[in-house]
Amino acid sequence: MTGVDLSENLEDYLETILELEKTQKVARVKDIAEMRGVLRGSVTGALKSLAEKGLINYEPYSFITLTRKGTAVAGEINRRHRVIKNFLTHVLQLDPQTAEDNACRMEHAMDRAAVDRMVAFIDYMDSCPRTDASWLEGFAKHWQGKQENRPDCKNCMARSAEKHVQDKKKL
Amino acid sequence: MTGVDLSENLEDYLETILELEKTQKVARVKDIAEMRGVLRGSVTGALKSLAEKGLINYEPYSFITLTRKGTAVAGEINRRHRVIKNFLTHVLQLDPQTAEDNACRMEHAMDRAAVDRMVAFIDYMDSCPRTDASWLEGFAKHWQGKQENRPDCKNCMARSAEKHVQDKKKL
DNA sequence: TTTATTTGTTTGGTAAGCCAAACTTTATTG
DNA sequence: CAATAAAGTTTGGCTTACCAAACAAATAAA
Repeated sequence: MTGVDLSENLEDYLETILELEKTQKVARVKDIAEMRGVLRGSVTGALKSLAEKGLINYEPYSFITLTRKGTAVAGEINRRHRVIKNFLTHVLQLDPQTAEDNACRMEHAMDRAAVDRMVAFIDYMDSCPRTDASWLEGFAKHWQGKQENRPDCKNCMARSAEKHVQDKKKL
Repeated sequence: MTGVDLSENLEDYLETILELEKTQKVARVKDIAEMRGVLRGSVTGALKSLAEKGLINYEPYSFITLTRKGTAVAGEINRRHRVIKNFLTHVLQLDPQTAEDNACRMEHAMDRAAVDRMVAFIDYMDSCPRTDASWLEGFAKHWQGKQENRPDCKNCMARSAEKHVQDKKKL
């Protein structure tokens, strides 16, 4: 889509720079190094690669900003990250740290088609009364091993259906 | 868990060897090279690493088999792959090729906690009549952009609830 | 059983990433 | 405005992976 193919590493650098731009206006080598857990020397090398690919504005000893293209690519990566983390925390109900760790790796593994479908899935869940909050609570009990013995599925569904009807009236 | 940490590459080699063992009884360098899309020389290097880590039985010019430990690790990787591919095809409804491609990368990105939770999620979906076949059909329509205008949610859910009750009687 | 062919290994070279440490530039502060 | 500190860069060396091509061993064919 964006027509750039980056190693996982450079994707991470780009994402880091985007974050720093958002919080500090500009990215500095020292901060990038700290956030990525590498030494400053390693950052310089990465910056040269990103600059060559036209993704950042980089002059030695100066601060770093994303180019228009770099912003687009970083935004795309960031979107993948957010979608995946959202799925992991709200659907799979993983704790925030586990979700974050997995999202950081999965964002490099999932392509656009997969992420887009994930978005559609979350969207569908949100729109369908079958998969409402009570269904998610049921899933929580399920993975916690606290599921009910003889669930009254008919009533359970009727309640959600009724609630849905009521909620629609309120709009 | 298995107490081994491997690069993505070595994980892939191990998985390939497991597959060859299953289909051909033993793995040969040539086949590994073909399946992984690398030259034979590259395989020899990888095999030495795996042998050093005690994951394969390897003597130069001889065939390759997994050790007990190697079988365990390869099985774990393979399980991740199957779970993820199953999710991508049956839940997200991605086409087989896209699902396979994404699973091949995601299997290195997701840890045990995430995969286990994914298993629980699929399991929950299977057990709950809300997320039955008709719900999945609804999702198909949703991502295909063919969703209904004014869905009759109450009836839709009542139908699934009733079907569930009937299905239970048959057992 | 010799000779070919296939299969497997070795060697030398490249590229991405990292670190450690020397060095240079910029910023701070006395 | 110096002197010091902090930030950034460079260099050399290491690791993992790959390829290409020369080489060795094993298998198949003549």
